[in-house]
Amino acid sequence: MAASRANDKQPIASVWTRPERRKRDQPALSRSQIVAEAVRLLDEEGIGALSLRRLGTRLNAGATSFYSHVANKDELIELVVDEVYGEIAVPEAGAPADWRADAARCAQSLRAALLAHPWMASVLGEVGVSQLGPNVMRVSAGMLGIFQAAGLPADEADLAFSTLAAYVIGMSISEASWLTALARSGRSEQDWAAELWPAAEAAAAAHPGLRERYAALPAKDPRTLRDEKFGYGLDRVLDGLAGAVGQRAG
Amino acid sequence: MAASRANDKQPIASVWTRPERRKRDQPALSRSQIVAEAVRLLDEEGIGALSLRRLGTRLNAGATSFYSHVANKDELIELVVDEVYGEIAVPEAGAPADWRADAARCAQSLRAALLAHPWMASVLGEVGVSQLGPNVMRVSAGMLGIFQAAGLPADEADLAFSTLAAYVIGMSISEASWLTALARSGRSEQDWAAELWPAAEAAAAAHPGLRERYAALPAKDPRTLRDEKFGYGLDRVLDGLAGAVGQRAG
DNA sequence: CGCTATGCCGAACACTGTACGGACTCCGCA
DNA sequence: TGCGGAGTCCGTACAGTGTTCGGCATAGCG
Repeated sequence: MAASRANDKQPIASVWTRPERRKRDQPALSRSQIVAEAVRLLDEEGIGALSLRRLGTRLNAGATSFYSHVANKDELIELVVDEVYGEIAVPEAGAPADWRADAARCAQSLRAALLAHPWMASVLGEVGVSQLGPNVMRVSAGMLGIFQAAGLPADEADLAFSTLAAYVIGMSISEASWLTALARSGRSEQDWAAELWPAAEAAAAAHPGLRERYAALPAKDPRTLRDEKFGYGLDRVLDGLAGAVGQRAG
Repeated sequence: MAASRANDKQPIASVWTRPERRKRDQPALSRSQIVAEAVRLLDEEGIGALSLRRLGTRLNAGATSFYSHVANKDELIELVVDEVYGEIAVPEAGAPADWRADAARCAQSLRAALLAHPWMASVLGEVGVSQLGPNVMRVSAGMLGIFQAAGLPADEADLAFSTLAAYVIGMSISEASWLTALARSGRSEQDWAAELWPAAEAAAAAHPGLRERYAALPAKDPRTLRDEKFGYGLDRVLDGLAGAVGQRAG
């Protein structure tokens, strides 16, 4: 029986030619290792390149080896999102008066994380509030704490936190999707903006107000332009929240 | 040769049994028809169900028939996004003093469009600022006009508009992804929130501030809760922008 | 030593987007 | 009237996807 299975095609398929099937040279696969490599792959090649097979070969593993560690590709993505949230810094326990500075620092940190991993923009819309990972919790609790420390009651602190988070996420998503489109084009930020310009002008032809908007594009360094735009909106949002805080604190 | 091709399986495939291959009973395919049907499919079955083959059968067309009308699936999606932006109402030419009411109406209209088509959340992160469709332009120009009419100079009006849009998009994306998760679960909004509750509480265990947040979940009607949350943030953002407008207008 | 649990993987399945080439219809021009 | 080209539609094919299943080999435990 064993002899009969010594079969045809393979030249010499004996025990000795077998690659010994590494015992534990790599610590096999672990959830955190998988997630870390997935983030690396996403950073390097974007969301379209994340397939289980590609991820498998990078970890020299098979494509179906992940299903022992993770239920789904979707579940893997949830883990990856939480991993990125791990990069966000929140103040330990905010001093009551510094709430505005704390909130601004938090917002900047959140934006930085999203821009460092622009593929997050494609993913945030799919994973919902069902996000219950530890880092998402930590960031939420931290930002909530800022507004509670500022003197808002619990329910209003939640509203304030959601407002700030919505602004940061909304702005960062549009920045991030710009950055990925940019990366796909291979051009520099200036070149790409310049190349887009005629199309944009044509599209804006019917709306004179928009003309100036696109005309202003190539003027300054786009990077600092984006930073200033984010900062302006952040200040306005915090202005608005300051009104609410002042109302409660007198 | 022709005789040899009169083949096996078909009972009688002769010229006379042929269904005459409709000439132009349907106006064939048109770009707007394709886009409309794609929106319908997305509304009914969500982003995961949009495949060219499925869309094809709904229009009784082949899967590859779209490539005469549209370069890509991505291009189709750009068209679909612009179609949804077509539902958004913007004020014609705002009266100078009503800027706040106009902006609020605009924001509500944008939110309504995104919530009516929750799959937009999954898509907004992928299509970037390269969105140059006529309806996106119309909405942008309209919202920009509101702030110009309010007295802001062109560049600051752009900043203000971007701030408001970022808030609305960010908040609506998180609402929409909640709604799609909800729809996938099949349960009602209350049931689903109640079912999620123990997991949320467990995840929030380490953060006492979050406990109250989730504890408040099943209290009121989730729908009006969402509406109020959006309204609160919108008021705060407009408060902040009002400060800027007041500064310029004296 | 043997047994069972566990992680890993090859093969297979259903399905995706898209390139290609052929067939058909229509329109303008000779 | 006939013809040729342009435009549309689609069957086929290909590479690649997520996921299931069944068979492994190993690890840890008795």
